[in-house]
Amino acid sequence: MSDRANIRDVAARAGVSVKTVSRVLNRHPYVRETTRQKIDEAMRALDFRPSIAARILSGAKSNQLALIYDNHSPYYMHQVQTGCWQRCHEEGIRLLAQPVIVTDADVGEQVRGLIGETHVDGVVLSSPVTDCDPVLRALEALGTPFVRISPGTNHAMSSSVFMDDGQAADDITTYLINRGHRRIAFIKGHPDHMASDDRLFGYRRALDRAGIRFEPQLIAEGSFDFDSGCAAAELFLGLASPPTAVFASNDDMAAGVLAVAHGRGMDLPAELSVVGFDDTTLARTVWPPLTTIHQPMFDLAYTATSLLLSGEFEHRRLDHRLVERASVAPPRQRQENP
Amino acid sequence: MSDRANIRDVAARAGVSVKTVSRVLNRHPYVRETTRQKIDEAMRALDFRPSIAARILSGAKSNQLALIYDNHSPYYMHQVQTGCWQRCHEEGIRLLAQPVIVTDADVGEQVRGLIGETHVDGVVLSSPVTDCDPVLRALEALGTPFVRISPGTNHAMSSSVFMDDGQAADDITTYLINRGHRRIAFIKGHPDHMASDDRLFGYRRALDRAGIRFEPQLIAEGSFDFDSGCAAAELFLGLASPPTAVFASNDDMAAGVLAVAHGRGMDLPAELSVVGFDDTTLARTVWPPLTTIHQPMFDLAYTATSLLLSGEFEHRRLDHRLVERASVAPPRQRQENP
DNA sequence: CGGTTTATGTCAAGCGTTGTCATATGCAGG
DNA sequence: CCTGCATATGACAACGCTTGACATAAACCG
Repeated sequence: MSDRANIRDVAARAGVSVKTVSRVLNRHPYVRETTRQKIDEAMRALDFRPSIAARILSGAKSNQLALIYDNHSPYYMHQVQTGCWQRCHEEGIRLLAQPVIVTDADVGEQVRGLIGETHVDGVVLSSPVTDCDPVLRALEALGTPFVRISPGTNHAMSSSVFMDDGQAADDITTYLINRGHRRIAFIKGHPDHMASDDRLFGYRRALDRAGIRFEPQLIAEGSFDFDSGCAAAELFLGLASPPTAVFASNDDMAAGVLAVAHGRGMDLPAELSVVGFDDTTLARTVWPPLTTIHQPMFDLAYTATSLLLSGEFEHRRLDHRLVERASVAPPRQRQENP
Repeated sequence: MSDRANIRDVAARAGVSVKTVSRVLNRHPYVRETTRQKIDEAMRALDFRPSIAARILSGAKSNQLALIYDNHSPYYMHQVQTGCWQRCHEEGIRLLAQPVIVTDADVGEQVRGLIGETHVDGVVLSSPVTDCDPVLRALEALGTPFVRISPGTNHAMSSSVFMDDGQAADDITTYLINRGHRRIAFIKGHPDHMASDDRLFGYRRALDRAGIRFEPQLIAEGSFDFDSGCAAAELFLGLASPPTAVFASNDDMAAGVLAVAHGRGMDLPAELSVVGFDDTTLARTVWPPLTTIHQPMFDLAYTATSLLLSGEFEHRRLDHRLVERASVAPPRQRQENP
């Protein structure tokens, strides 16, 4: 194949100077419409692609953004990736999706490497990287603009997009209470995620408001995955007086609860109500389909990317929504022990 | 914020020429050990990162690979991404994950853009992009090396990594037959995926071998998603004489079947056996957990990346595995209609 | 008609790296 | 001791684009 066309070829073909081509490439004002068209045409005819490399090198913006994440739930990450990607696509910007492990000793190092090598113009951080100190420090030191999705700390540090996890947890707990439940168990999220605490807080607040005593034995540790949901369920269902409802702080763990309950031959949701959090595809996929909190992950990511692109400093809250499906029923009258 | 150190700074600090620094960067032989150490030290002291952009521009390899995919199942894509990423990480290579839509009129265009702008050294294609003509043509025209994961056609075109979809489908169908099933329904996969045909073929071959007549009404169209699984299930369960088992050609659709059956209050797996394909996390998450074919998606991706890196031309088959869980039981004796 | 705004061009420098070619040293074989 | 080869290092141009400083020309305004 013939070599790639460069900006000079385009200029020659359009009968203008290189400088003018550069002007249209960079959307300068002061280019006549007819000229712009001639150049566009030449670019198309030659299948010209400005080399990002050359651009970066000459000090211009790279037109690349990075999304840094630590993938736990595939569904969550898929949504977040798609949201960022969508926004970038609209803008003709390339997105580098970069997985990291927040607990790695050299996360900071990796991020420095990413920025130093690729010269991205900005970075989107998704939880829990949002609260990963080494990463934050690296970004600050490099002076790279970044936006965070649902950060838990250091809010002054960057723009962010978030939802009200506490309120959402309160909402769904209240929903359970309104359906008649009083013994509501809670499965905590992964301690690395700041949102985990907020959700616990919302749960407790709803209980308080309803005058229901908080029982520590109805709280279980979790780590946002299926297995930890199963473990918690075993715990709860083994209790002398088990809960009538379980609020798992994400859908994966809720699915675990469902599985364990099914395994014990329980009639769901009659014998046990279960709610989740996130509204991933999983929520529709399990049986009974989960009543859960819809977290607008796509929108969160999309909006974060917009914010990054605009350069404005802002904290934007997005609304959550309680999605009713079929995993909640009124508590069955307690059977007295035989 | 001091500016980034460049190769000249390193050279100055180490008291050598720029070229020598470049040599150690590229692991050339012919650099004295003591010199290498001096330079390493200088690089560390200055926190030096070679700019990919400059490298590309000067005509060297970019040390970047692209993964092009059309995401249907989030879980599938997560595995594939992780597999590629893992291999790249080991090699210190950057991976650009690029979603596309195979049915877009300008996929070819997008791929040309990707290559032209980023100068990636090679590309991994995951199904169904593996059989997307415009993409294939673009890659050939550009002379970019690529490797495909489970391609359906044009095998001579590139190296590839795959599993035997036909045999796997045969295996799991046979498994059902051995458990006593004779009326086994099949839900087809998305027509864009070549593997869909192979799976249907394997199903039919197993039936044939067992001397079971193929019944067209036990075949339903599907598109690899939950909803199409539901639709197919409705169809099957509405039949005058419904199947005793359903083989869905992926787990998402199998989950759909499960949901519909649950919705009808059926006792699973006693009244209906269901098997899937892929062994995504979903398979463990639903109830009853799915007996399915484990498709080694991570390994497929990892191996594909290795092949791309090595530059060898090869077609490598990876083994599948039948994973027994709890979604299959012997068929219940047919109840006579009342 | 003079002054401004708009539109385009020329030229040179620079971005950070690698390839080519040249040079210098060390060492073995004759 | 000289030749030849392997080893080790350097000088310099080139990659494709942007940018800034200037220059010039046409179009517009009052």
